[in-house]
Amino acid sequence: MTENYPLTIGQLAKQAGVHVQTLRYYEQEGLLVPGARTAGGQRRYTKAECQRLHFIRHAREFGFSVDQIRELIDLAAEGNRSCAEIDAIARRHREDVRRRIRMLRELETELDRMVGECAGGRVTDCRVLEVLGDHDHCRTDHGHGGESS
Amino acid sequence: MTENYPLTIGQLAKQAGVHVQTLRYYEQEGLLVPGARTAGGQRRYTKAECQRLHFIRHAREFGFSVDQIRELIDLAAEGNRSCAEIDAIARRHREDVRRRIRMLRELETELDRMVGECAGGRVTDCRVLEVLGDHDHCRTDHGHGGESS
DNA sequence: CTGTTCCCTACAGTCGCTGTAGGTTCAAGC
DNA sequence: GCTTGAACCTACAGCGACTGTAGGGAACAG
Repeated sequence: MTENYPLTIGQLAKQAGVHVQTLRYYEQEGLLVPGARTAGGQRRYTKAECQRLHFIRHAREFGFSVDQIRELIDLAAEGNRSCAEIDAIARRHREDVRRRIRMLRELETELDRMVGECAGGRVTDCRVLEVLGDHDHCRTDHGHGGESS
Repeated sequence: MTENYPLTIGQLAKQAGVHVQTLRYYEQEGLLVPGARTAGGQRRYTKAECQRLHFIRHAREFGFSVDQIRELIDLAAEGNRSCAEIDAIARRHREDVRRRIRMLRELETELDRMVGECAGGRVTDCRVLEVLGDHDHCRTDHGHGGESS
């Protein structure tokens, strides 16, 4: 943080390790609107705005959606309230992460069985295709109303 | 499977538990093109086409992409070859699943610490916001070039 | 022949960016 | 002051795997 403020969009992008277009996208989504522009219309970011970007990026790395982050920012702005809602968002998100882990684990188990039993013969006898073609091969009830993503 | 063939798109969709539009999408992507249409232009699906749909759905539940599935179908069509390529696709996919599990586990750990330490006070003291605002709070080096999705 | 239900094509929207086209502004060097 | 080149601007299309909508045609029962 040896930068001198305000920063241009390119400087901020570089500092935060994101693309310039990402910053314009965050602005469009209402997450990070620079308070000032030059006479010619170019964006200039203050230190506070840079800190907000770090918050946003960090929350994204935690897997929070842009909508959730907007909500967190709005709640944070009313600093005097109980943080119960913020806690609730984080807990819901954790449940979501846990659910995804569970499904991926089941998937991994099935893929292990599938790959392990492929003897490397001809395609017509391929275990992988066989398993994919018939749900009865599966032990766990992955999917049939599942997640993806 | 007490249906009488050929099936209309709606009957097939219902049987397979997918939307009618999804079938049209699979056709557009070259995964499942019905061999016949009525004089009026409506799609009719044979039993073999229904079985292919089950293969496709099952592969999707395993997290294979539409591109990967097209590749699997193409390889399966040349039934006489070695199934090494099919095995390779499955193994690569398994690696991908494992990588995603690892990242989600790290995320879960951080969310646990975050949520666990929120005392339920005022927003200005909220542990969740604090952690999100400062990467130094994290033990694991999740992200900073991470996965998402 | 009418009515209802299903089907058709074509296109826009989802999410979180990324990439492109075509034009403008800024800062540095002369 | 003038020129150059990099960085900036807006607006829009594309990704993946669907989902939803609009406006119309086909199939079938009564």
